[in-house]
Amino acid sequence: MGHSQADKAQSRERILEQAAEQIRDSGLESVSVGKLMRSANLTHGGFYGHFASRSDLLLHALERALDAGMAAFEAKSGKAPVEYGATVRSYLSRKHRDARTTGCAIAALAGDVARADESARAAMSAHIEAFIGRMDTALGGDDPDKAMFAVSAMIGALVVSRVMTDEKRSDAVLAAAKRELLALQQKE
Amino acid sequence: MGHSQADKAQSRERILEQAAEQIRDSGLESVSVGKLMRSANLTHGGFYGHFASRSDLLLHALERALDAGMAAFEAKSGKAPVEYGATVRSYLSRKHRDARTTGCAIAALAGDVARADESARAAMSAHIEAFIGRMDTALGGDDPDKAMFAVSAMIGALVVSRVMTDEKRSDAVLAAAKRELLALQQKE
DNA sequence: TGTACATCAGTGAACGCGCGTTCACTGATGTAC
DNA sequence: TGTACATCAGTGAACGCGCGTTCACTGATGTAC
Repeated sequence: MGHSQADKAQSRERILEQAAEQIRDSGLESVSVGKLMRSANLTHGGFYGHFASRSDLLLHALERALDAGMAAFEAKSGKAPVEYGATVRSYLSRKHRDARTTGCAIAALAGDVARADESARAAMSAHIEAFIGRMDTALGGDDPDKAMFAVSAMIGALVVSRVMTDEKRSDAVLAAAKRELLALQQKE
Repeated sequence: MGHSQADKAQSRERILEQAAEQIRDSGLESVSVGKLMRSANLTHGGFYGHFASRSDLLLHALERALDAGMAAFEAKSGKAPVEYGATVRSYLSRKHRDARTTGCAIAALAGDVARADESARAAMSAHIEAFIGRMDTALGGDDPDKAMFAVSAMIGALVVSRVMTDEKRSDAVLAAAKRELLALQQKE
């Protein structure tokens, strides 16, 4: 509730961070300006001092969520370059499945973004490409299609596992994908 | 606009069919009772003669969309039992990617349903299991995990391909998944 | 087969509500002298 | 360093709008005799 420039930057951070979590948990369309501002301890009127419109906020929140989801993965493998097996195991873990709010934003929002405007799709595309690039490097870089397949298969398995109501079957989807994708690495 | 019982059944059909298409195109939350009724050539007041509430309609529309998406696939392979290679090629075709409205409802709505209530998740789970079961049969039934992986990888590749803004890269995602999943069949 | 009446599919006005956005205002912050 | 003033972060009332849902009503349908 302060009035300094530093306070404003902090407010914007709080709004963005809240929105980035919320869209991963409940989808792009779940965000309402009033509730979002309340959850950031502000009143709705101030919103337009930070963002041009709701859809402007959504694009920034999407980018934030994509960055955060990716960062969560890098943290897990420390500062070392991405290791293929570790990434697959971590991505397809039950922990990641159950942590939609803080997990990979691609998996959480791909369906929403597929129907969204060009700019949202472009933002997510860039992150998908980055993910593929890193997996390609981890795989030795000799077959980029392999990395592309691994990324889309991981995303699919995570999304499907989050739909399944039977927890054992959900686990099985993750385990099956883990097995096949780890085998992919061994293959010539 | 008729008043007979047959007319009523037809109206319900029109409403459901419209809703099933719309949710695949624009998501579960995109449906508004007023617009939906207008697109079915009715007025909004009559809606509650057909469904208990908006969310009741959404569940029925989801089931309809899941059935329709599945049926579209069976039609393609005629009356013969599902053939693995043909299904993979058809599912991962550019045509399917570009036909969200009439295509597989699992791919179109998995993200939405993952955040929806138990009944929606259960309905989609059943369809995913049926899909896995058919692929398992097509693969010879010796390794159910393979079918489970194939299904989640197909869904992932389709969803990712629908996000990518660069059409060539989107095509490449489909092609890579096609290659790997067809190879999966050959493998011991 | 014809009539009288109950049923009920569909209509459209009305409701309360939450939404995104605007704007006049308040008062702390930051700056010019 | 102290004062006067411009800036601007945040407030909260107000707007028009579309939403889901209700309900009194209309008139065609279907049925009982």
